[in-house]
Amino acid sequence: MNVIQTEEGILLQDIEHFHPGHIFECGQAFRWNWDGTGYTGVVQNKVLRIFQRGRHVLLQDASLEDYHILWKHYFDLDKDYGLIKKSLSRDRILAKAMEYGWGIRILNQDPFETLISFIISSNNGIKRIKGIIENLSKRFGEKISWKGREVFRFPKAESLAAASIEDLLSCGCGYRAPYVKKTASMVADGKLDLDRLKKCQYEEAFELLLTCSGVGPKVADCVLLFSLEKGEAFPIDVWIKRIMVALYFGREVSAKELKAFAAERFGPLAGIAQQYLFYYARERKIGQKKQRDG
DNA sequence: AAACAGGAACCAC
DNA sequence: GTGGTTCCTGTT
Repeated sequence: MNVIQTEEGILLQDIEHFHPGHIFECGQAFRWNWDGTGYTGVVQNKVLRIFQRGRHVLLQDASLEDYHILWKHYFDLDKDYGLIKKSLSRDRILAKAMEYGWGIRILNQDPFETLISFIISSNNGIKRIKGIIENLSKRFGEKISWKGREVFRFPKAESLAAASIEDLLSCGCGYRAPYVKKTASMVADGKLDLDRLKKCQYEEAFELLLTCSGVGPKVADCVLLFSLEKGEAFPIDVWIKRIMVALYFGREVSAKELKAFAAERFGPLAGIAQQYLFYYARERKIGQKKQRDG
């Protein structure tokens, strides 16, 4: 891959293992929206439009400086996905899954945003999750002017900690409103140091995350995988459970058994394996109760 | 319009 | 530590 600056922005020339659609539609991020030609997203204080251009990817209007201090890490461009795929392709099922979702990457997102987003995700579908996060950002996040439009950052911990339950309810949080407020307070008060979790081992970070209100095993694993660089995290929700039952087990299994299976079979690559399987199964409609039209 | 989808809290045991 | 029930709201 070559990184070159053009009049349009940063062009990632001949980039491999990268496809915006795969990256943003596998359930790891909630603030990227498809508009027919590209995706637009809000990350920290930046708004980015990203396009696939044949073998290249364009980060529209991005500067070289932003690429180096933000996007490179955000899109996990230091990691060798060729190597990851080579290792995982010994598993025949994953080999197929990786053919489908060849452009998936695990994003390195902001830990606080990821924590709150996945608390909201519990007992919710992606569409509604996105709506709630947008509402929270509009109400409690800082405004960014972008191309004459108003866009809002994801709120700071302090802002959500100070929010009233009533306001959180009006954003659509439902019964998760107190979870959001309590967990935001823990972060704002320094009782939970998210930066420190990055340096912790998986197990310790997992246990610490479970002390947050609204955070159980699934949410903790999502935060660990999508924002704290813990590749061994294997989030188990109803979807991945159905998929694994359909593709690997052929019988009902407990979450505990699934987690052990993933750890043994995929080890430190369990998280990325999960993403490939999730995307593949959703595209192929494997393991779903009802078949939807596409 | 009643039923359903979706993780974690909470309370029994 | 396991099992059953409840939480909220948009969709069908």
